[in-house]
Amino acid sequence: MATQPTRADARGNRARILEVAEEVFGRGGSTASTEKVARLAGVGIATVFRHFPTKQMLLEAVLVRHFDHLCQRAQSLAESDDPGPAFFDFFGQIVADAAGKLAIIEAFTDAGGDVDGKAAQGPRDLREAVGVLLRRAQDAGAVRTDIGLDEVHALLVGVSRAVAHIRLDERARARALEIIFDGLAPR
Amino acid sequence: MATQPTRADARGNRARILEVAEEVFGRGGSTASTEKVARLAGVGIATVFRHFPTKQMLLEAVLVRHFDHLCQRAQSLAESDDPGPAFFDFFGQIVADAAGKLAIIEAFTDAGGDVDGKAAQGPRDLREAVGVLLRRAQDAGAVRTDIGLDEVHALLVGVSRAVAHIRLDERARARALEIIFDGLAPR
DNA sequence: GAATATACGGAGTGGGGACTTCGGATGGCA
DNA sequence: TGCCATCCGAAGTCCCCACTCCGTATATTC
Repeated sequence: MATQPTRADARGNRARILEVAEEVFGRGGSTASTEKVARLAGVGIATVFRHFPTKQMLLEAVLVRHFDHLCQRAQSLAESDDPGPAFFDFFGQIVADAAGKLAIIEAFTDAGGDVDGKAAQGPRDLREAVGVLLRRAQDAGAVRTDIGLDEVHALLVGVSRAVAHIRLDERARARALEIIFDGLAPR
Repeated sequence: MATQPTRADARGNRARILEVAEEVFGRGGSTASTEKVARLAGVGIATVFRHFPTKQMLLEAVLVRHFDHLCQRAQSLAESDDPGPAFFDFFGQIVADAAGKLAIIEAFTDAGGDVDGKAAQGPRDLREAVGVLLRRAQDAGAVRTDIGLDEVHALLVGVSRAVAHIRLDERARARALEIIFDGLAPR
């Protein structure tokens, strides 16, 4: 299923479907219909199901793609010279990203849940990358040392969910983040 | 629709349906089927629809009930002599409640959204009650004064959602709360 | 303990959405 | 340019679920 098709048009369609799916499921949650994805991608329903035999597999592929992006960002930030800002930047970026991406966050939330699926690899990798960011920030004295990855993960998911669901203006979001950042600072 | 039926058995069924619905929708989200509610309540599907002509109305009724409970709790805490602990207690209680109550949190999240429905009154009342708790806690010097109801609301929703979705052990949840509480403390 | 309004449940009905089928188009290659 | 494997899309099929119909049961009232 995940193998790249040989013909150019098929490759193009696959890519377009993935792109549109991220948009559609991001806006409407995982209950958005596959047909809508097909229509917006400009292909027939059958084409979607040929590339991704199941709606769940399509969702999985979207998530893998998304987590890849996040991981890359985290890894490049992990090489920063300023571990403190790097950590908080990433935190803020994830939260900013979250707005309107319901389904993706939903899946992110399930990180610890379905540990067996291939989709779970993304969250695990991301978790690890965040762990590196966190450890470096703690070593640099920018984050309190009595907390672990679990707590940070919970906060990350929580704020993301909140932002994705509430009509929150820029200022209020920044304030909420500030509160959490203050809570994360060393005692 | 919301009028109490005249016959005793009907009243009983109505109450049982509401109770079961809170449980079912809390566990399975708002996509759980009405038929399941009927089965677990020990009534026919038609009976559910007689009392609540629409699935949405049933959900609405469940939410109104739930928010009533939360409001009462908040209001009784608002009369406490210790405004600081009262505020943080309520915060913790809501979060503890959240585990497994997906649909209710979903609706809570929409507080600012559908301002017109009757169901929106619950969130508004709750918001107001939380506002009182917050103000009193701030006056007592237990909560920093540079934040408002919006930020608290965002945090409340966020943590609740996170707890409801992540498999989070008791300790990690307490830690995440601790971080937020620290962030809420005066500078 | 009958009469009657009220309430009940099971068997539909209709629509929507995931997934399949199959005849037709088309990119890749000689 | 022509062949053919690959890929495509429109029109289904099937199932699930919200919601309705109607004959039956029972709480209430006298």
